[in-house]
Amino acid sequence: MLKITRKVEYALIALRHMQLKQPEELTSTKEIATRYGVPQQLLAKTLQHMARDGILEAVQGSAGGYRVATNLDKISMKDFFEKLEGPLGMMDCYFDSDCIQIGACNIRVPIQRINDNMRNLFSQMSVQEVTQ
Amino acid sequence: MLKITRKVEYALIALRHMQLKQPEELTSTKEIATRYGVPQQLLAKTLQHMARDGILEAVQGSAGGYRVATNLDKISMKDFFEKLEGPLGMMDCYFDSDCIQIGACNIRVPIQRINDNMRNLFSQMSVQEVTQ
DNA sequence: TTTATATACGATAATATTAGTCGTATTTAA
DNA sequence: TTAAATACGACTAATATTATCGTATATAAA
Repeated sequence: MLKITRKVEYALIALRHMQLKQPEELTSTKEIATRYGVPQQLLAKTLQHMARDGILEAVQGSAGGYRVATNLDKISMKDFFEKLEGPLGMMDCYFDSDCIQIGACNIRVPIQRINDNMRNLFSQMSVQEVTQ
Repeated sequence: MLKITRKVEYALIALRHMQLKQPEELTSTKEIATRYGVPQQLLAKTLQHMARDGILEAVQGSAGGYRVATNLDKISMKDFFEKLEGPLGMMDCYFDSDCIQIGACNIRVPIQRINDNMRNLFSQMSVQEVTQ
């Protein structure tokens, strides 16, 4: 429980790797995949995802690759997680409320509180702090 | 990602339910299962688990059931999670280090930091705070 | 002493989620 | 024209979670 996914893991590995270079320098999927022993196809999807989200800039073509497209100090880990994985909550009932017993449930509010604490924690932590 | 399990969810429901009664009063698995629409067998295991861990006291036999066995103010959510689900970490590499590329990994330390923050958050939160 | 109703718990099945792969299209430097 | 890169939907595999089954044991009450 309370685990991050490979997608997030690979995304962080990639960002940290890129931050060791000059800002304009490009990094290919293959470079990261071989360097860190990560499945290339899955990493590719993750980088594409980040490019769509504006975190990375993609340069197509033969000598292409990715580079960081934004100030990572401005992106919270919460937003980062949510861009990659969708809404961040410890229980599903806060998004899709098809829970049958929602009326009888006695821990909705308490869990909501824990949840707020966790979201708060990740809201105050920037991606930069993690990948620098 | 970052979800709690049903086991934990059911455990919290049960504890909160018991705390609405007098401390010595017993609660059966069935009572909770029907009241909150929760699978009885799975709940049973969870309550048994909590009894083994000293969180609940079990009374066997026909008129048996469970009651809270300890001061929930003294148990942190971190310990509670770990009793029910094992070590709490956002990545597995902090427990079983069979990760091949552990040398090449560039995010071990950063993730460790996030992890510490999360463990810290749940260390400072008591079960009582959540279930009261 | 029998019955009904509890807890105890290992084994297994069902389901959902996550992780990874495949195939194909497009882009662009050389 | 070729090689190497991104783009991306569809599919499969692996893993983890959730739920059920079967059986044993305990005990209050009829």
